[in-house]
Amino acid sequence: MKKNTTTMSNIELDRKTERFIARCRANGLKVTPQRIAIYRGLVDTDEHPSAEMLHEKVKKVFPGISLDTVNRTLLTLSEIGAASVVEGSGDARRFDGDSEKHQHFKCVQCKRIVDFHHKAFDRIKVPVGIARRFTILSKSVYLEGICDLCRRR
Amino acid sequence: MKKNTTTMSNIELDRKTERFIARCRANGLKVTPQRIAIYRGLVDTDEHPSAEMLHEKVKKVFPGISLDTVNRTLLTLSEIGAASVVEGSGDARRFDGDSEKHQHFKCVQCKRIVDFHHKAFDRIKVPVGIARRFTILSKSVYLEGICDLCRRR
DNA sequence: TTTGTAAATAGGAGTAGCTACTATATAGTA
DNA sequence: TACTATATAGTAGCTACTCCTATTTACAAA
Ligand SMILES: [Mn+2]
Ligand SMILES: [Mn+2]
Ligand SMILES: [Zn+2]
Ligand SMILES: [Zn+2]
Repeated sequence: MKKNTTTMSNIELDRKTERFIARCRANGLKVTPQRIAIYRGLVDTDEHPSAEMLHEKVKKVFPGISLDTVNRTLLTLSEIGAASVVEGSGDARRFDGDSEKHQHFKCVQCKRIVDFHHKAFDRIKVPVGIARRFTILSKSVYLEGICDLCRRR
Repeated sequence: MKKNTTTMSNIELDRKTERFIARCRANGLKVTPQRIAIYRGLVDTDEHPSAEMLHEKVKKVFPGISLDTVNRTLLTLSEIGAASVVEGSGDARRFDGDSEKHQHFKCVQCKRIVDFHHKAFDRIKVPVGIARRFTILSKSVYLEGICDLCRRR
């Protein structure tokens, strides 16, 4: 029995692909077979792949594709809203010596991490289904965006 | 005027250092001058430094210290609860092709990212002070822990 | 249909941020 | 003071990008 990693029917995948192509054109991007293959590879899984993982997957239908193309394309997809980067991932590990309850905002441009504290966010309740299935070690409300310093430029 | 990156008085820093030393002993860790210097460098800033940033800082008072020691020590501090790793940071960039509102749980061991959806988490309200100061591009409730697959081992 | 061109890709080199390895040094102890 | 498990310095190796350049291609214009 083979592991099933797809998440939708071919009909739905094709429909999404059509809308993706329209989105590319709306954003002035060329519709290349590589781009389509990467989009289809990403949208048809819930594994939150890295570029490397997706590269392996797409190579099966597009053997010559380069890792750089996969990386660049995934960032392009994120820019036009056809994909997104999972929160926090992709940067150097950052440490915190403050043990008080607090939350973080991270600037996607300069990578600055700013503390804030909103008491309501200390008390978020993890759904029972999740708490039963996983051992929760940390729960956080996490914001990303452009910081004040980067904005005034 | 020099940029001030310290966050507390020397008295408070010394008090925290004493408690840190006690915590090391309680965990059977040797109290080395490197460890103390790294702890003090981390706890006395709110910049959420990377190992590299902290290495530069600690070198000023401890010129010979190696980057590897800083890295290892920071992970050790996290293990005994004297520090923490900022949520999500430190791993390869991960992508998501699912545009429906949902939340993520990440296993700190196998790095698996699992979707879940709790409607209440879609509606979290960013404090006005933060929303005014920064341009918020994404807000998320983010969980970390040990997943079901890793736990049964 | 053919042609021109800006955009995209392949392949490879370069870089950042760890991570593993090994010889040396040292904190804690007996 | 001597012992030894632990920690560190220095370095090599590795992963995940990121940059560079020559070549190709999508698509618009003729
Ligand atoms: Mn913080
Ligand atoms: Mn997801
Ligand atoms: Zn910024
Ligand atoms: Zn796991």
